[in-house]
Formats: sequence, structure tokens, C-alpha cells
Amino acid sequence: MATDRESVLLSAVGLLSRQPTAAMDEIARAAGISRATLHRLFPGREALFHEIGTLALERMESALNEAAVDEGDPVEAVRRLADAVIPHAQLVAFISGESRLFDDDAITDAWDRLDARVAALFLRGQQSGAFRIELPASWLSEAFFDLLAGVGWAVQDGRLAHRDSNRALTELFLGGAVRRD
Amino acid sequence: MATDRESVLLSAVGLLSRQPTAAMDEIARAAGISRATLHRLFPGREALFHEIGTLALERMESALNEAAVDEGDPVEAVRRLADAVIPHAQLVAFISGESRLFDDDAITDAWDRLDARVAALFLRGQQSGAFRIELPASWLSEAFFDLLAGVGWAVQDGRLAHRDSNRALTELFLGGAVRRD
DNA sequence: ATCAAGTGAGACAGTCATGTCTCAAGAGAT
DNA sequence: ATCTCTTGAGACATGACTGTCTCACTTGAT
Repeated sequence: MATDRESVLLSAVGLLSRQPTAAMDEIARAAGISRATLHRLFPGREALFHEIGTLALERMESALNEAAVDEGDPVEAVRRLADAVIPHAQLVAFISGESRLFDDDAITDAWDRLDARVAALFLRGQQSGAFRIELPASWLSEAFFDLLAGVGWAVQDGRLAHRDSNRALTELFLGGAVRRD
Repeated sequence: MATDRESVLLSAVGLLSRQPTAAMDEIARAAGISRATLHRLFPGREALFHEIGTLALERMESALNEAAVDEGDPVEAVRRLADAVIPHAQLVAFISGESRLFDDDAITDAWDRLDARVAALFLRGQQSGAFRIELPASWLSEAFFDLLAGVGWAVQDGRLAHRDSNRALTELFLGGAVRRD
């Protein structure tokens, strides 16, 4: 039941990441089901996108909680966040990059709140002296998601090995974000 | 004449960056012209995208040449590249991120060649000891464009000041890419 | 004032994706 | 073996976008 719906959502994200304009027809085929069944599971394209957004938000919130981004050393918190969120890089990259496709205010608002939570982590790190203050915290947050999305695409397209993805993200990002003397 | 076409292309990119599925109707309205004139300038959506891709390739190639990425210190070459390409961040970000929208083989092939030229810069920097070798050169290239795209969006959405964009890109990226002891 | 060129508004048919429906076939339980 | 539930295939009307065309209007030059 839920497993089924979720696998359909994930295959839809996989396709839509490459072809944002893919028709319901193609989405159904990518999931290995018929167009009729797809409409039974998600009544309409809007509903499908809504559930994709909801799933992405759930995963993202879980990752933030799991990583305990509000506690402890900010640098270590970023590493924990990368650990927790990289398994869902495709999904998060989709909602982050393609967020303009979501007309849904509830989704975009909730996303903005999660985004703000990440920005707060960087602001906290700047105040504690861990992160460079020359770069705005909002930019650090944006850059983190940009690179996360990039990792997601690179892995999906086979340009980056999955086992290298965590290092690729954290080393590059932290190298640029951590304050040095 | 050419100026007119170009301004239409740029406003189209501005709109399509936010709404990749925007109709010709909306593209025309965003450019301040009628749908009829838009079709006179660019006979069909495909032709419009083709010219956007061509323009982006021209700008990108000019930037690579201007920056002389094949010569001199790799770190300085990256700085020069950022200088040269940031004015066209929106355009390059569009073709880079939304490249899946281009069915045009000529465009994607030419883009891959330019992308490879950037990757060669990073490979050269790794061989000279300037850049970290733990990160694949292809990932450095990808990350550079991801961050460039992020800068483009952030500036467009007003989240980042234009005068800060160069520093935001080069400091974060080079901080993570440059080798340290 | 006249003329030429370009533009905008609207109409038009064609195409495609969508959402809904029906019906036949298959899977699984009893 | 039978029954029930779910699925897939296809048909259907609807709506949206596209590409093309016509016509009236404006602009600028002569």
C-alpha cells in the first residue's frame, strides 16, 4: 500500500528530474503501471506533485532531526546533515531545484521553513567562529543545497560514484565554508 | 535588429528559469511583445530554444577564451573564469541546469565540449598540485557550475547582491577546491 | 499627405495531454 | 472452482498550447 505509492513517487522523481515536462503517460510507464492505475493512486498531476513535495519534506525534516542540526559543533552538524540527507539527495534536489514547479503554497512554505532551519545552522556556526563570516549565511545554505542537488544529479547520471558522494559534498563545501586563520 | 532579438531571448531566459513550462503566450508578454511578433522573430518554440542555447554557448565560449583557462596558474584561471562568466550566470545556469530541455543534439554536444574544457582546467590544476586530488575533476567542474547556477538564481531572486556574487562563488568554491597542507 | 513596413489583436484548425469512463483479463482468497 | 478485487487497455470529451493567417493600426520616411 504505502510502499507501492512510495515507489511510484520515487520513480516519478527519477523521471521528472531528467524530463520535468514528462506526461502522466510516461510517468506511469516509468513506474511500470498503467495510466489508469496512476490516476487511481494519485488523482491528477497536481495531486502527484503534492505528494512528491510532502514526501520530500518528510525526508528532509527527518534528516534535520536525525542530524540534530541545532546542537553541538556546527561543522560536525553539517557532516551529520550530509550523512542523513544524501540518501535522499534526488528527492531533495528535485524539490529544491524544481520548486518553481510547485504551485502548492503549503509545500513551498514548509520548504522555506526547513530551509531557514539550515540557514540558522550556518548562522550559528558563523557566530561561534566556525564558519567564515565573509559569506552570508543564506548563501551558505543555498550553496549547500546547490551542491547537494549536484551530487544527486551526478550520481543519477553515473558521473559520480555513490560511495564518493558524501565526501564530494562535505569536503568541497566545508573546505569553502570553514573559517581559517 | 540583433539587439532586439537578444533582449527577447534574455527576457525569455529570465522567465523560463522560473517557469520552465511557460507558454509562448507568457514568453511574449514577458518580452513586451505580441505572440505574433515572437513567432516572427523565432518561428516556433524549438527555434527559440535553439537560439537561447546558441547564445549561451557563445557567451560561455567567449568567457572561456577571455579567461584564458588553458594558461597560467589554475587558481587564477578559475578567478578569471568567474569574472568572465558571472555576468552571464543566468544564461549559463539555464543551459547548464535545464539542459535536459534541449532536444537539440548540436547544442548539447557543443555544451559538453565546453564543459570538458572546464574539467580540463581542474584536471590541469590537480596535476600541478593546485587543486585537491581527492575530488574528481569532473566533480569540481560540476560543482563549479552548480554554484554558478546558484549564484544566478540567488541574484535573480534578490537573495544575493550582485556585487557579492563573484566573491560568493570564488571564495566558497576555491576554499573547497584548493589543496592545503 | 502618402506610402511602406512592422506590430498587435483576434480567429482558426491541428495537436497533444489530461481526466474520466467502461470493459475484459488476471491475481488471490475462500 | 468460484468469487472478489485490482489492474490494464482503450475510448471519449475536454481543455490548453501551438502554428498560421488575416486585418486594422501605428510608426516613420519621403
